[in-house]
Amino acid sequence: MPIALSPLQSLKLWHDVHLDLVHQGGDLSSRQIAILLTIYLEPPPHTVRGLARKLNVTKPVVTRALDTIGKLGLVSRRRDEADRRNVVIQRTVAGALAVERLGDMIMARAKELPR
Amino acid sequence: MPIALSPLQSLKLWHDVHLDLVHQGGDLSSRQIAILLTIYLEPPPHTVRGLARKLNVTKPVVTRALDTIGKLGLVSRRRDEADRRNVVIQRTVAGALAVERLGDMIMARAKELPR
DNA sequence: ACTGTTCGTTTCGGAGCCGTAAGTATTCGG
DNA sequence: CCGAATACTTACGGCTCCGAAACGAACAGT
Repeated sequence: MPIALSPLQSLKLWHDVHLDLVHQGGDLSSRQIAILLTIYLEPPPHTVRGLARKLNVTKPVVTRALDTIGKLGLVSRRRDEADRRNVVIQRTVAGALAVERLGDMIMARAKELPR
Repeated sequence: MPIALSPLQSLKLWHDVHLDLVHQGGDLSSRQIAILLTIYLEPPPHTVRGLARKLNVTKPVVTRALDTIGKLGLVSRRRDEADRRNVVIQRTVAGALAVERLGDMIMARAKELPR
């Protein structure tokens, strides 16, 4: 059976998690979140143009987002030695941990929802 | 029974919805989302200081967020005639519609999750 | 080896949000 | 009434992000 979630429950979940995120500080934009989660949920390798295409944004947006979340230690970059024009985006321990924490937070909030 | 959502499912849901949000453009920050949903999900009346306290942010942040989402027509403000220092934040038709659309989007993505 | 293409980054001016502090209006207390 | 308290807004300087265009490096075809 599919995951059953009413519109109202959906909104409350969204609200509660965003409240948690605001409380704990350290904001990322929607784009940055989308990029981060794509890197950690979809199979590698990830490149700048691949992410740009998937999100339907320009490449500079991806470059800058990677600058930001890279500075936070959540991802790293490496030249592709096979084709040195490419940059391969790699996961990091800190990033995996942060993503895991987010998943736990959402799950916990989902568990608390009124039904 | 509670809403059952594994950490991985939670993350995929977060990812998918953020992808939708980025695609459709019109970004709001986490704070703005938290404020907007608080206004539409919790019982009125809502004031600047009430929202500031709940989100644990300063009042100017709330004022500016209201400026922004107000300019989008998603909320409106009115002086409280009983105590004219207060500003009461009111829901709008456009705002209710936008929130409803968000709820539907999240619900649809939840329904598609692998289980 | 030249020419054109691909890939990622950098640069530019502009717009938005932040935190702190000051400012305006209204109400409360003695 | 008049000073203190409350509620919200505005002002200021700083930081981040944006879109568009230009750029440098690496590759591909001929």
